[in-house]
Amino acid sequence: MTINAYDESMPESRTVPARFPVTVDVVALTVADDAMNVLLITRLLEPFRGRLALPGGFVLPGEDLITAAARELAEETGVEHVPGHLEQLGSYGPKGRDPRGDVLTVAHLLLAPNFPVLSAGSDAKHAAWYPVHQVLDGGLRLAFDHERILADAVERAKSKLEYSPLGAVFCDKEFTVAQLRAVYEAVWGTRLDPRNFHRKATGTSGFLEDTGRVTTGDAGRPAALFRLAPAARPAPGQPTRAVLNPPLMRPPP
Amino acid sequence: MTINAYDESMPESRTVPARFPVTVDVVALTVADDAMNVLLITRLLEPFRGRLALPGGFVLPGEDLITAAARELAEETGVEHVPGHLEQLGSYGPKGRDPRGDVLTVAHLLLAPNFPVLSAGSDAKHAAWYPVHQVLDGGLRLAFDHERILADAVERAKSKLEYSPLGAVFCDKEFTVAQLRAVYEAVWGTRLDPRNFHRKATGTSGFLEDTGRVTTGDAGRPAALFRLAPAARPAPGQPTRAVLNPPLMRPPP
DNA sequence: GCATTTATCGTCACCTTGACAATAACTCGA
DNA sequence: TCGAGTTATTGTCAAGGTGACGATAAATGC
Repeated sequence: MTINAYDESMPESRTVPARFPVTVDVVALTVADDAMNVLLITRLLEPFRGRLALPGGFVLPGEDLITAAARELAEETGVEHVPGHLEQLGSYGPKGRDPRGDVLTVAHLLLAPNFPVLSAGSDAKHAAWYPVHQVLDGGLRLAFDHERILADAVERAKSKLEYSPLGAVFCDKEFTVAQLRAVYEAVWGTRLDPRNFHRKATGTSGFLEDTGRVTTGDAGRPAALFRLAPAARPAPGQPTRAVLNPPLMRPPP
Repeated sequence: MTINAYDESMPESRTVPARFPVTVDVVALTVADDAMNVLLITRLLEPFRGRLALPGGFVLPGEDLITAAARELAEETGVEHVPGHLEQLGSYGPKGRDPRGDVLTVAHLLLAPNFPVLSAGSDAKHAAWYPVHQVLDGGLRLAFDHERILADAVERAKSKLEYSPLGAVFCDKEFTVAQLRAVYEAVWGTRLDPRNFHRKATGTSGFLEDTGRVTTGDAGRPAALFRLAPAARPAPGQPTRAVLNPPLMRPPP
């Protein structure tokens, strides 16, 4: 295929279409220590040498966006399988993002339980978890427009918790209602009434599935262990339905 | 800037990054004749010559995505100013979308009142409104992966109505509650109780603003004219907050 | 044991919602 | 001019959801 093929056949353009480097970035969010954390790498080269940045890299020819995002995540963190829910967040650029020129990036959002990342030295990258608030408060500065992308990702994560059962993907396969509540409290930065949360979480049909087992060893009464119900489990790449909340203006059933 | 600049400075890649043609597509939706309509053009050249397609075109160097979408919309429909709410929908590709090779497209969603489009012959394109259901039912086939993009856009539009005040952008600047209700009924494909809808729409603070004026000349009792309240008015390019609905699991105020 | 901690169940007042009656205010045709 | 028809708007009421919070259950740790 030659570039001129576009010139001759595209009614939208009489000129050779511009081509852009396209990258994918992954905003991997997890909940640890009662706070939302994001996975960042340290840049070793210019531009933004020494600055923290989102993991990501160039899309290869013949590759899909989600595939590229999963590949870059694997390459830079060492995780073979996507450890949670991966979805497209949005695209940024191509203008004014990279001092070297126009680069379009397609940001992705990964919601996952805390997973181990490549320790410094095992690769050229230093990947580690950082509290999100340190970045949003301005204490940590990121490369490129990654602060804005992170801010958008956090907003998306917050509303995902309102409108979808995806809060559970921050938890392990089996979890207690209190652990799930801790996720909501960390992401939203608020406290929730344990009794009302319990009523809502267990009372929402199609959300939680009781495993019949309970926790042991912790202080206090043992808690029932739940898992995400099949209906609420996110299909890979698919949009997540809002199982949780009856919105205001709503189409009748 | 040379291509080799990436080779030397990007830790993510030791090779020359691939470059892709990047297009923007616009899914312009409107409500007319109690149905959702989409703006389509007829392709005059291969591939997909004679097939209907979403308006769109290549992103230019130094151009932002939203800017490109607005420009392509203007070029192919003749509208100078964006006639409604334009936001990014999502990106598709670059693999397997175009028989000529990898092309990444960033789809955009325009929600707007019915606006006049370029009549056939005034340009190389024939732009016209088509009922969305004709496409989704398979009666009309679109070029590339535009049917999938349209389906995603319709889904997005439906949930926008649930979670945001954007239903009003389908109406004129001043509108009646019944006109607004007709939008909801058309987008959702259902009937809504006029009395309950009226209560909800007028009772939601920060949504509608009474102009003090009423309709005249129509059959039946004159209806009060409203406009979208300033708080609910969409900021250009900004994400729309959910003013309308109290979701299930919700952060306390 | 007993205090402490955490989980879970209940209660109650208030609000929202859906179904639907009733009234208001216009147009239109006889 | 006078209904008849049509559309808009205000109410009413029962059912269900929600927030605040009391009470109980069942473990741990001393």
